[in-house]
Amino acid sequence: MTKSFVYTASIQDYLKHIYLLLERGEAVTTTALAQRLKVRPASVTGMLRRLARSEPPLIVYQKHRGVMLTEAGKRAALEVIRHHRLIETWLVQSLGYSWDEVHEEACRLEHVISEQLEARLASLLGNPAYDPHGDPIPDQDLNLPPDTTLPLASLRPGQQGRICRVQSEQKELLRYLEQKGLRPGVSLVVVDYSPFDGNLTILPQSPDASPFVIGLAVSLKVFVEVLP
Amino acid sequence: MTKSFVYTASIQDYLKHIYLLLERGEAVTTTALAQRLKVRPASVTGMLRRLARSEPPLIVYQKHRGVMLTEAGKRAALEVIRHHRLIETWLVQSLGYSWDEVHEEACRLEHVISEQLEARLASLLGNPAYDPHGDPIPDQDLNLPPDTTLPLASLRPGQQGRICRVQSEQKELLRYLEQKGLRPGVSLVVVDYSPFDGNLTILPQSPDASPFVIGLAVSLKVFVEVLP
DNA sequence: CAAAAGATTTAGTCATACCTGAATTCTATT
DNA sequence: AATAGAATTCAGGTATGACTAAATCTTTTG
Ligand SMILES: [Mn+2]
Ligand SMILES: [Mn+2]
Ligand SMILES: [Mn+2]
Ligand SMILES: [Mn+2]
Repeated sequence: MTKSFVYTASIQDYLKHIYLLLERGEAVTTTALAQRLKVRPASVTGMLRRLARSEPPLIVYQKHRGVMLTEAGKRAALEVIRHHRLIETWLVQSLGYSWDEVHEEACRLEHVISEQLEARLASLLGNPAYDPHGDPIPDQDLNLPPDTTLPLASLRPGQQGRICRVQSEQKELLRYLEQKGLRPGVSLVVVDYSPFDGNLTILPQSPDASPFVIGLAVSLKVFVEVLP
Repeated sequence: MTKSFVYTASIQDYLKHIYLLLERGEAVTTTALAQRLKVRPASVTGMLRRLARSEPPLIVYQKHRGVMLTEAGKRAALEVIRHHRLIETWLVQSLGYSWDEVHEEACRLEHVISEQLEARLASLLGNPAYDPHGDPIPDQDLNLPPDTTLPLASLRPGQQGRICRVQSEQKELLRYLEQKGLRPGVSLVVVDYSPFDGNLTILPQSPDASPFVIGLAVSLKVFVEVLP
């Protein structure tokens, strides 16, 4: 079946980042990939050629135009992403890691766990649909739930939302949010909005919380479901 | 401190197998290593040179004579072995693997887990001293318990022993032993011995067990503590 | 003890899998 | 059509480690 893991860790990383860029609607440019992968653009071009020429092809690549994942490429990407997010979930739920500590560890382990371990891990954790950051975990067949979230930055005074996801691997940001009580599952109300700077004043819906202000740098990375 | 994991997976594997050969009192020959590592003898010689010249040196190597681990080499070997055995224990205790399924998985994971993960895993498992095969797990400081076991093959009729360890990665052998009820912790009595072929007739000390015969191929790989 | 057998090492290559800087070419913008 | 910026090509480099074949050493044996 899924003859997935003939791929090197490096190839898996390229595919993963291509997928993540596509998912966020960002342009999959050579430079964007180079930045994320911490290599030079020339290296990216080289790898894109190889991914496009591999058998089966993992991407469709038109020079200077852009990159799309083929079915095989998408599958391989989702495989790694499933591994990554399951591992993160495991580290938090079973081993007592905090959500800012799990990323690097998952980045190394994601390439070496077997499909059997993946399956057992998923079942041990109760087949979770989301990881500790609220990132959706592709299911066994690599399907993802529909995404109905919006950036917190798009809410306006009076609107209520429930935090679903924090899209960042920055340890400091994660620790800051943790400390402010802003984690997936928490509801909040927007009580004020400053135009020009985009600051939001928010009030988490917990007994002992008081309102505070967050800037765009934060509110663009926190994703919420709007509550009626 | 232990600046351990600058080493490649390949180096870790060489060191691990050198340690395991030394531990079993087997000669650490070029060919023995070549067999275990599934490479040609010339490749082993090449790597031995590198291990001996590395900074710090990981082995002491005299051409045509043999190999000893330096302190640094021994430490690195024990690190990997600790990882391997902790992972095996985890796979069996937390994930429901059987003891014949864990080896390959552990062989891949042992090279990529962090010291933090190692520590948390150990603590989750209650700092186990032995893995599912009865192999001792080096503790945090890489110390091993003294080994007081003998091969089952060395017992004679009338002697009682408790199985402590099965030194084999052969799936079939492990499954066979499992099915015969021979696993670490189980006590048995030797009821007969055939000279020349070395066959032993043994009786496990469990209510519904009956005596059966095992050959040297098996009894040399099962290690027991002799009971009074 | 000398020769043969067996084990090990040397020497020289090969392979894989990337990554890189510099020069070039393409695309988009004005 | 000029230009800036992005992307690509090119030629080369690095890092690891494996391999074959021939040479050399060690051990065994007649
Ligand atoms: Mn998988
Ligand atoms: Mn995550
Ligand atoms: Mn360790
Ligand atoms: Mn074991």
